[in-house]
Amino acid sequence: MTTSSKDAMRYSQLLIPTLKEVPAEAIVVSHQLLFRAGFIRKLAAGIYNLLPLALRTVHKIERIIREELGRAGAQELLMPAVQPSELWEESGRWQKYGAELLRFQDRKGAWFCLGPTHEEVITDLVKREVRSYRQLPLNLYQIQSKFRDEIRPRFGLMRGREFLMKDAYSFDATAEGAHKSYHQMYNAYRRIFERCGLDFRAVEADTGNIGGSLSHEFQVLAESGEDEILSCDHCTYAANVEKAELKAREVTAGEPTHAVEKVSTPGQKTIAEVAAFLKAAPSALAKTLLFKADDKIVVVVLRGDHEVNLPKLKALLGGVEPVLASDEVVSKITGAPPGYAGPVGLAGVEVVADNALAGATDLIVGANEADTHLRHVAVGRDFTPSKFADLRLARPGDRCPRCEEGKYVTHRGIEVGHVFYLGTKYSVAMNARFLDDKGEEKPFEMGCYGIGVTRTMAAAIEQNHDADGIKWPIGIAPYHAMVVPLQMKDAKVVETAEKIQADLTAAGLESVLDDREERPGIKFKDADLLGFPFRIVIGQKGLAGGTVELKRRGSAEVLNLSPQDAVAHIQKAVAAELQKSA
RNA sequence: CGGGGCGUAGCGCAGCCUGGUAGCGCACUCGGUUCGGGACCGAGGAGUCGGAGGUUCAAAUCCUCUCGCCCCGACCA
Repeated sequence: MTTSSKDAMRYSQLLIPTLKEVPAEAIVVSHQLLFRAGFIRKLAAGIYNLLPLALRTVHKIERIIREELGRAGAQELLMPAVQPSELWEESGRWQKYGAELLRFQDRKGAWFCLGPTHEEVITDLVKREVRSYRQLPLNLYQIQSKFRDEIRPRFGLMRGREFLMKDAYSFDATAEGAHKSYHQMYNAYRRIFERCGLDFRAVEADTGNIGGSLSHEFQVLAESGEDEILSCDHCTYAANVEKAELKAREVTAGEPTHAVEKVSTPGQKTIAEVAAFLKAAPSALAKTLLFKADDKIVVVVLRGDHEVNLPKLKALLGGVEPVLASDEVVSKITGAPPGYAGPVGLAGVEVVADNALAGATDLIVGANEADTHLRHVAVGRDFTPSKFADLRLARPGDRCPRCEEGKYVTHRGIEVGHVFYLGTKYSVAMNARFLDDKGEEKPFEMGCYGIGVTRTMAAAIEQNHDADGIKWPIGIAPYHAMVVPLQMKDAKVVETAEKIQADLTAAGLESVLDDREERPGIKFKDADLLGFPFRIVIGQKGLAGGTVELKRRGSAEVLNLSPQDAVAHIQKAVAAELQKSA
């Protein structure tokens, strides 16, 4: 623990512009509190100044990252924020990346971009400098500003355009080696977020556009999270809803008992309308959705009460992005207005069905005819999908796919980290090869690993706050303690406060002494708002009895202790926290 | 990009409909009284009313264009 003078400051000298009122634009608590507590100020949409307190927290998160990645064998380097277009043309992403890539020209007219990520640069570097399997494995990372010209920056630091990110890239000679690197990083990530004091889940994730076959997201649990995650209440399986698998149930295929029958359903288009009109449960209906995938039309049939999961469908289609077909296309294919599509009698298009429909009988489906549905439809008799697959969105209460007893429960999460096993996708595309032990040229096996540093700070607040302000976890608090002398005109009070701060510093603890000539109420309010883990109040009353007050932020309990005991108490608590990383 | 909303003092807002002196609260400065959970009294400083053009004797207010910001949808750390 360093004990530079910066770790013992006087409030009056620090730039901590706290605010009583919240700017209208701040919607989420982390944004509101970072703003009110004087941690950040906006410069432009999605672009923020990090004030001194915020930077201290950022430094603490960075330090934890550096220690844990170092322990995992990764090396830090620093790549440029400005990248030449040539590299992006080589990977094909100069065209593909879209408007999120901020491009500009230098004085000679050459094109550059502000790096939103660094796969190109790192792959280029490694392909030039690494030629032999003897130099592998290699894991390189940096902590650096990224710029993504987001369509819609929002929520302060949660989704900015410029943000601090730790990005790491692993290079291995074999797939097994790459999996080992992946798991090392996975474990390092667990330790990092534990040391940050966050309640998080590592969940299986969709690999999205980055590609690859293995991926986990690290999600900080918080009500305001943008992601929904499902976890088993019995075993350890957890996944982003986009990814959450479902067990294919064995079906006891009952024999169809009725012949298909047409029913008139004038004006009844939605599942809810048809179900109500025919006095049937939504689960007795099947919904038929038409998607365009490239130039092909794919028909997806699901149980009426289920929702389609697009990433699952995309995976089934071999990575082609499915887009819901337009009303015109639906009418053309089904011969009926939208709302009456059904799988029976559809010709010339591929029909896929969700596992839940395997062996289903007595379904109500659209008749491909205006104002008409069919009932008593049996899968296999009246229509036969080319495939059954897991295509629906999992819900809380659904059976866990990994164990017998468990059910899904739902949480909201903020994605603060993501690890990907990439395989050879980028190395093949960018022709990055090495010589293996048989003298054969092979593409690198790669992985990439990100942590949103500034987002982690915001997520910590989303998870740790109350009506009064922030409640920093000890590991990433800007300072450990606020020392609050109540009567600045009382020499004994001030002396005691100064002595306490000196003792804190000597004990390796970081503190701010609130030396402002303010009324106690203001000092208390600001201390709560800033959210340092401990507050020591020195007042005339307590001092008469030789005690000061120690309060843990967020706890109602106030301990009356001697100054020495108060310092010792904090030292013990902080040491216990640090123990977690040992 | 589609849909909705907002730009008036550092922050939160009123004024706009019905054109005519730019206002309130917080914050800030000075003086005084207060002093253990965002005190009170008095006196001050601070605003191109987002920008440009137009209508008018006169525009924060009406019209046109433009820029910026925020919220809801498809991306991502």
